[in-house]
This record gives sequence, C-alpha cells and structure tokens, in this order.
Amino acid sequence: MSTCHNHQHCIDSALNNAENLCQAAGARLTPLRKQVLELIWQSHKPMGAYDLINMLADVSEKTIAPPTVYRALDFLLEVGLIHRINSLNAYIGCMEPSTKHPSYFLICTQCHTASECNDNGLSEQINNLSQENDFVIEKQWLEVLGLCRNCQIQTSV
Amino acid sequence: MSTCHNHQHCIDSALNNAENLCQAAGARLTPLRKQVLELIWQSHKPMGAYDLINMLADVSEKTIAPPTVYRALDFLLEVGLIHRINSLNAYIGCMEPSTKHPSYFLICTQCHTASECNDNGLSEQINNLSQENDFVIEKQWLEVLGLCRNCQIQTSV
DNA sequence: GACCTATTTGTTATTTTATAACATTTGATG
DNA sequence: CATCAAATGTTATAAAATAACAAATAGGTC
Ligand SMILES: [Zn+2]
Ligand SMILES: [Zn+2]
Ligand SMILES: [Zn+2]
Ligand SMILES: [Zn+2]
Repeated sequence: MSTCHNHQHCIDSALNNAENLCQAAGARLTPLRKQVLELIWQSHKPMGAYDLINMLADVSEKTIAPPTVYRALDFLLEVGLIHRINSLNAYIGCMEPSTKHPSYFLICTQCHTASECNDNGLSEQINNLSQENDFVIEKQWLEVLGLCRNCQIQTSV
Repeated sequence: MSTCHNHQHCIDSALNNAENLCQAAGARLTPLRKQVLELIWQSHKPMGAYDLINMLADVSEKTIAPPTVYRALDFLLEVGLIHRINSLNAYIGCMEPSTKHPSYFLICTQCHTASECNDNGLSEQINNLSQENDFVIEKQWLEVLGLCRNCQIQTSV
C-alpha cells in the first residue's frame, strides 16, 4: 500500500496473527523468527535476505550469518507467514496467512510496493488450464510487474 | 513434452524461426547466440546458465566465461526467443516467438519438463485483476509447479 | 532438579547465480 | 582500407543460497 495508512497496525496485527497461527499449528515462533517476520513487515516492499541480515546486525549488534536468516525464512515460508517473490529474490509478509493459497502479486517497478491478490476467478482459470493439460498443481506463483496507481499519477505529472 | 516426438524437428524449426525473426527485426543472431539457443533447445527442460557454460565448453573446446553466456541470454530474452523461469533460475526456448506474450508455464517437478501455455482466458483474467487495481502491466510471469501427465502415471504404478 | 533428546541457533566454508569494468575482436559503412 | 559501433573475451567481484558440523536451548521423563 503506497497510500497513507497506519502501518504500525499492519505490523502489530501480522505479529498477532503469527502468534495465534503458530500456537494453533504447534509451530514455534521463536524470538529470532518473530524478529525476522517483524523486519519483513517493516514495509510492503519485498525484502532481500541480505537486507534482513544487515537489519538484524543493526538491531541486535551482533552479526547474524546467512544460514540463520535463511532458516528463519524457510520456517516462515513453510508455515505460510511470508511469500517469496521469485523475480526479485525477495520475501514479503502474507496478507492472509490463515489459509494456504497461491501467491499472486502486483509489484510496482517504481515504488517497489507489492500487493497480494488472492483472486478466486484467477485461481479457477489456472486450475482449468492445469486440468486441460492433465497437470496436478503443487505450487504456483504469479508475479505481475508494472506501475501502481500512485506511481502512474506521479510519472504522468 | 515428455511424450515421444521427433525432437530434432523442434530444434530445427526453432532455429529457423529465430533466423527469420531476427532478420525481420534487424537483430543479429550471431553464431554464439545461435549456438546458445540451440543448446537451450536440446530439451524441453529449463536450462541453467552454468549448464550452458559447461555445454559450450564441451562443444567448442574453449572455456566460455559467464558474461559471454549471460549476454547471449539477455539478447535472446530481449528478442523473445527464450523465457526465464524465475523459480528455477533457468532458461527455456519460447514456443511462439513471433508474438510478444506473457510467460505462463506448467513445470513438472519430476521430469523437469516445462510446457508453455499461452492462454487467452488467463491473460484476460490477469488484465482484469490489474485494471481493478489500477495497475499497468509491464511484465508478467506465471509458474505452476506440479506433476505432468506422464509422471502421474509413473508414480501411481 | 538431573538427565536425555530433539529442535534451534551459531560458525565456517563453499556453492551457485549474476554482473562490473575494461580489453580485444569483428563486421558493417563510407 | 579506415572508422566506428556492436559483439565477444577476460579478470575480478558481487549477490544469493547452502553444506557441514558445533554449541546452545527447550521440553519431556524420571
Ligand atoms: Zn498470502
Ligand atoms: Zn508504485
Ligand atoms: Zn513464449
Ligand atoms: Zn513430468
């Protein structure tokens, strides 16, 4: 969301959801994992693993090596609390972690905001296409790059 | 296509198309670029850049450094003769290079065959979704991972 | 609490993928 | 054949991710 909003609310509710979901699933949201999730939620822009490593170093004042962060990311992906944006090698918080769902994103090339779209019509279309090809879906990613509303306005002025 | 077919025909027609398209577009399909394209078309499986580097080394008996191959790949992507599979960091020949189009793939996790699906219904659905969000599309990728027909049969036996 | 075990995190080294910067070669054009 | 732009060669390095093993920590059992 590049529109003005109370982002602290996004962060708080994401962390709350995460606590609840993990508890329900019997998954351990350790301090490290929670901290990584919180850093990912600092914005609505996909964040690189090494960005997170640097942010962690700033925050905790001890260097965190790549495997530590990648393991936290793997956990968060597994549980469904974040998504990976393949075209950017980056990670972003899931807007609706309570249900497993495919990962559809509109990603602005200007402001780098990524907005998640869980569209049923689209989902059905992809299911149909797969069925026509006798293909059994395991995972799917849709990444649409372009200009968000705000950035169209700004570039057209 | 994991089904039996005369693959030499795929290679030949791909290279022929490439020649024609490049001529029409005033783009230079140099020997190196053509060789890289031919290697990519050796199968219907996405091929990594370093796979190509190794294959080139085998074929030409002189080592080819990464930038050389990446430049060829950039050219082929630009012209639309190949697509990049982001979830695999790999490259595959385009089935319909004569028209620019989004990149939709069904990718088998077992046999690694990737089949390109240029589905208009899907395209429209994505256009609608984007319009609803006032989003102007520049590029798009859909990657569906799962089991192809053949591999379902084999794993169920 | 003491002990055991599985999970998580730390640490070091390395692999895989991709690009920057500059030198050399090639090929079209006059 | 001289010139210049495009393409390729070369060396070094950046960026993203993982392998392998060590240490610490959290829960369950006696
Ligand atoms: Zn989500
Ligand atoms: Zn934007
Ligand atoms: Zn194509
Ligand atoms: Zn298959």
